[in-house]
Amino acid sequence: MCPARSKFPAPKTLSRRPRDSGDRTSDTIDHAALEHLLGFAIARADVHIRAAFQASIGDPFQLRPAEFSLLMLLLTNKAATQARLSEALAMSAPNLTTLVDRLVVRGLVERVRSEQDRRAQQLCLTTAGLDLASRAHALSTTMEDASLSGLCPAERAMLLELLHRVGTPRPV
Amino acid sequence: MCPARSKFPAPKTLSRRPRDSGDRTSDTIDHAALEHLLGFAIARADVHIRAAFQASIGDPFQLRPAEFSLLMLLLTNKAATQARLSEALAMSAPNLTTLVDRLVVRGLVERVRSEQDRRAQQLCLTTAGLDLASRAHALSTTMEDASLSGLCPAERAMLLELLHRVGTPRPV
DNA sequence: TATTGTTATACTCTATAACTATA
DNA sequence: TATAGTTATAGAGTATAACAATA
Repeated sequence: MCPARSKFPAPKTLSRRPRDSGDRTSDTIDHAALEHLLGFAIARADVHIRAAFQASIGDPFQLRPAEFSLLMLLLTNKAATQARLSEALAMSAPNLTTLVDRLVVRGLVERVRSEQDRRAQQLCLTTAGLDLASRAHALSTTMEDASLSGLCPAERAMLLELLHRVGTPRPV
Repeated sequence: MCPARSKFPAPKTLSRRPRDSGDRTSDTIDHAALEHLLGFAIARADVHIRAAFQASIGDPFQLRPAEFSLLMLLLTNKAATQARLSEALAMSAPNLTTLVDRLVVRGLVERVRSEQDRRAQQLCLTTAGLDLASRAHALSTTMEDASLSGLCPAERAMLLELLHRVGTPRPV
């Protein structure tokens, strides 16, 4: 829910017809030359996952994906520093600054100068921020259920595990 | 490799420490409140997959992800219409227009008015476009190997299959 | 010198309204 | 009246340089 993303256009629906000649001018598009790519599969799945987030959290709480991710990290990482959050969110420091600015204006987050290092800004959830983050987190546990309805619990766990291994190369 | 994407910031690396109290001000960020989300797992994996694309195809061929995806679709869908490509790429018609403009300027693609429907523009690869698309496709078959080195062939196939099922809800 | 955070800016991707020409 | 494509424009996400304050 959090790293900086790119833009791989993906189809909403796929034609899964058996392979034919290849030279066609039909009414459906054949994705043969893309289906072997994980990037393509990710892009397609992402369309649905994003829509689920938008409906369950984005619209109701007026939270962007990165804003939601930051609040989630603050739930378990009190007074985390912007530098470390920037790394954890794979977001540049300047872009994190403007994101935090928005949350501060809304009264959800506060910046506190670190005692140990006067350069660092520690981020803390306000009472309102903690309340909103808690409610958003509760909703997040089920928001993807519709998108994952085609998968049994074991498959769902397997998918998360496999993606995690792609996300962390060289598990050693 | 093709649908319009969003922006879920994702961490480059994950801390996987055993759960502790939760209230910490340590040197690593705990992602506990995000790890259950497919959107988060996708965002993380996507960082690596995008980097692989950029290195293997994006930089060498000066192709953006959406441009690459369009060329791949034209390999197996000759004279496809912009309307159908727009749908297949999950890209709005205006945005597809500017994308096609760039490829036309580079001499990779040509627009041909449909005989049956004078409103429609059919896209065709030029000789140069076919050559470039063919070489890009050849490279695409291995570009994700490094990112997927932690998965055996069966796991890789499983990952693609599971993602496909998320990408196409209600397989009936 | 190096690091933390900020400001400013530019570039890309995405989304929408308004228009044309065809159907 | 509806569809295919275009133009124009605005928004959101991302990336980088330059700077101040602190280490």
